[in-house]
Amino acid sequence: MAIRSKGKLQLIEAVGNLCRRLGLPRTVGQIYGLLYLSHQPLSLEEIAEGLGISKASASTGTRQLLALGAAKKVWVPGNRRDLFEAVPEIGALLRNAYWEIVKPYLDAAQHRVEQVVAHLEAERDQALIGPEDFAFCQKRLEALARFQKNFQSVAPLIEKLL
Amino acid sequence: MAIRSKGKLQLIEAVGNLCRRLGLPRTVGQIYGLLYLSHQPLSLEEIAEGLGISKASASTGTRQLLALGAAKKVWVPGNRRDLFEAVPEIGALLRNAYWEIVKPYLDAAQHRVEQVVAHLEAERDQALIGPEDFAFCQKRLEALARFQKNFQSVAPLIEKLL
DNA sequence: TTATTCGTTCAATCCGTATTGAACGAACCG
DNA sequence: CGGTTCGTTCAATACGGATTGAACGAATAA
Repeated sequence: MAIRSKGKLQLIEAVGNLCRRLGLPRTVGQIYGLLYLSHQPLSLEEIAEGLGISKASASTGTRQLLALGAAKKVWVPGNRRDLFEAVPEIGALLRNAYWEIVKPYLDAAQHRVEQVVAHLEAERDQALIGPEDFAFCQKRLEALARFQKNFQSVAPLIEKLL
Repeated sequence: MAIRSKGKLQLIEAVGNLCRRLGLPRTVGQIYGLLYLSHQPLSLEEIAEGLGISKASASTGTRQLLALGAAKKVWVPGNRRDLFEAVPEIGALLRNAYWEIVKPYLDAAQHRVEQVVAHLEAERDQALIGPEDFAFCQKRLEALARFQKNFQSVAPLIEKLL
């Protein structure tokens, strides 16, 4: 049955909007919100019914939550269905998200900046860009790399605090 | 003229993608990338031409950058056009973004959770939700509020480190 | 075996929002 | 004053990605 409680709906909507801001599908957040406030694990059909979304959305949404470590399948004896429950430790979720998503992204970004510098050096040698133009870009890119490095060094510290 | 340097284009594209991830229009990031690597301020038309976007996009994009404090107008004597240059201090930008965007959002979220609790209490009193269901939700919401509070207290610390 | 009940997949659709072209007003120029 | 050169605005469009319905395979049940 669809959710009746207006209070629960408010939270579900809020989590959905938060996820949208973070670049995740809104339904993913809604499912997490639903599970977060449910003291028994829910099946795909209950999720779909409760949120008024299709079973397909519920399937893909739960899969994403599993991948993020934000939900887990629980097995109940004598029940053929997959049942899901929320992982309620938000801090742990963020910590995991940092290592799984943010950190690799930062590493890639660092590498990309170095590539750009190399590219510009080559273009300077081929006189495709002026030397003073190159010097300016180099200065900016070095500052950028410096910031990235500093950011990478404080990030684990931040991660500890959550 | 359109950008020739492949190196510059790589960085512009990367910043564009980063902004897209953060929920900002890609063009905003592209404009910032362009300005970040340009040692003279650029006009709307130069931006539009350089990135291959419309003047309208350049106009709205620069306005957003100004609002974010990520660019500023500079005035050059004897030039009727608005000229833009990047604010290159990334750390300061993030710090500003925290106070202008993240902090208000967190405050609103805190308040919203309290509202949800109040709502649920009312619904329990009206027997719209079972008492054990309410107790579970209350427990979860308290944990959530606790996390938010903790997060709010460490956030300024994080902000200092950048 | 056949019939159900699940969960997943994927092409088609839908939806939000970024982007644009055209129209407009303001500031300058002749 | 007209006539340009700007920047902005806004309705229309284009686009990317979320969502769905239908088809499918696997697993159970009968």
